[in-house]
Amino acid sequence: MSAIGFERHDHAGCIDDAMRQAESRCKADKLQFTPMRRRVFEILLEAHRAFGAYDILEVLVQDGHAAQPPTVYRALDFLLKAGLIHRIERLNAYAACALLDEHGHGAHDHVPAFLICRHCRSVAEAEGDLTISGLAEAAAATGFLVERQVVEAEGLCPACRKDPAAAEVAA
Amino acid sequence: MSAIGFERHDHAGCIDDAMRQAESRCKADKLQFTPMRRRVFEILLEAHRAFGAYDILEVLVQDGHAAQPPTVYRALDFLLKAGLIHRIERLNAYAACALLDEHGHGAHDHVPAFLICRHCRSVAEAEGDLTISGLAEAAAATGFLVERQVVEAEGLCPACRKDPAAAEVAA
DNA sequence: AGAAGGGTTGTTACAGTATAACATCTCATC
DNA sequence: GATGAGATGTTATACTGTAACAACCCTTCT
Ligand SMILES: [Zn+2]
Ligand SMILES: [Zn+2]
Ligand SMILES: [Zn+2]
Ligand SMILES: [Zn+2]
Repeated sequence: MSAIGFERHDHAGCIDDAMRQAESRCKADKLQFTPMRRRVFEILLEAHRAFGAYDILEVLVQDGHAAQPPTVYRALDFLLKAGLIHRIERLNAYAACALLDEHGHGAHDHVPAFLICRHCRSVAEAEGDLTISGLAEAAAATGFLVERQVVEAEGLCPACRKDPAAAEVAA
Repeated sequence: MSAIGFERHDHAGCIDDAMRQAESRCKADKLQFTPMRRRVFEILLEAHRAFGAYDILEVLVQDGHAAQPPTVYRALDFLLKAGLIHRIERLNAYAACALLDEHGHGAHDHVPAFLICRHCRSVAEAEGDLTISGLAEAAAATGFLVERQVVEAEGLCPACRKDPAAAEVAA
């Protein structure tokens, strides 16, 4: 499972690649890749691990930008919807999608499977339609020790699907 | 996949069964199933959906118990460790394990896969070693509309496993 | 009986995560 | 130049979770 990687790589290069991917995606979808959104994405790419919203805020402040929480959360919402980053529920944190290179435009919707180090918060993103035990095995093969797994699907239950009141933004 | 169920059932009966299961497990493991822990578990069984810690607190207060947050979180920690409930990361909430009947004592450690309604917060727990797409298909077969999926494995990365002191090396 | 110790609960205060609501700005269009 | 949509600024607050210490309840040992 080569898609699971904690190994070293050309980090400057991967940042450039991802940034170009992001630009071309936003351009194609007519989304505004503004300086703030670009900078937040860049921070996540540089971090190369899970970063909390307030971690990002801290970097922005170090940049000399007097940012407030809503600014960060808005940028994160944009990047999430654009498929450029993922939210790591377990950590209340965010990480850049590691599979931007692998997919062309339009592949916003893959289901990410993460291996999360609880110590250093590094994050590896696995690709492919694995089973639960398959993910654990693939992880073990790379030397990652799985201690806890979470599988959650969110949506509308049969009852709420019929109820119009629930259909607010239902896909 | 019969284990995915939003269908009706004998709810009073399922509560009794689960409570008996919990008692026998705690007894076998020499864990103290105290009145507070019992009541919190009961609240989750009665709710039969995801309940936040503060939702539980509210019920306790209605009971006439002047409880504070730590009391609830302690009871939840106990029940989580005992394998009687699960945490729903996506909702910052908790739900009683729906598979207590299915497993004998010692099966605390199954990986739960949840279908979570974002509208009514009802929760169905699927059993078995499904693939990501398999879960979505099984859900669709029951009339559940999946909008978003999360797969996360938490543990220790190869680096931290060997040298827990090296926290920031993962770049 | 009295002392010691582990586990549970009570209580206060606070840390960390996220959003509501409204003001302002910018830029394209009319 | 007025209008309107989208983005950001700003203030305040809601929601989720924990640290730290005190009190209590048992069981065990002296
Ligand atoms: Zn990189
Ligand atoms: Zn690590
Ligand atoms: Zn039930
Ligand atoms: Zn529902």
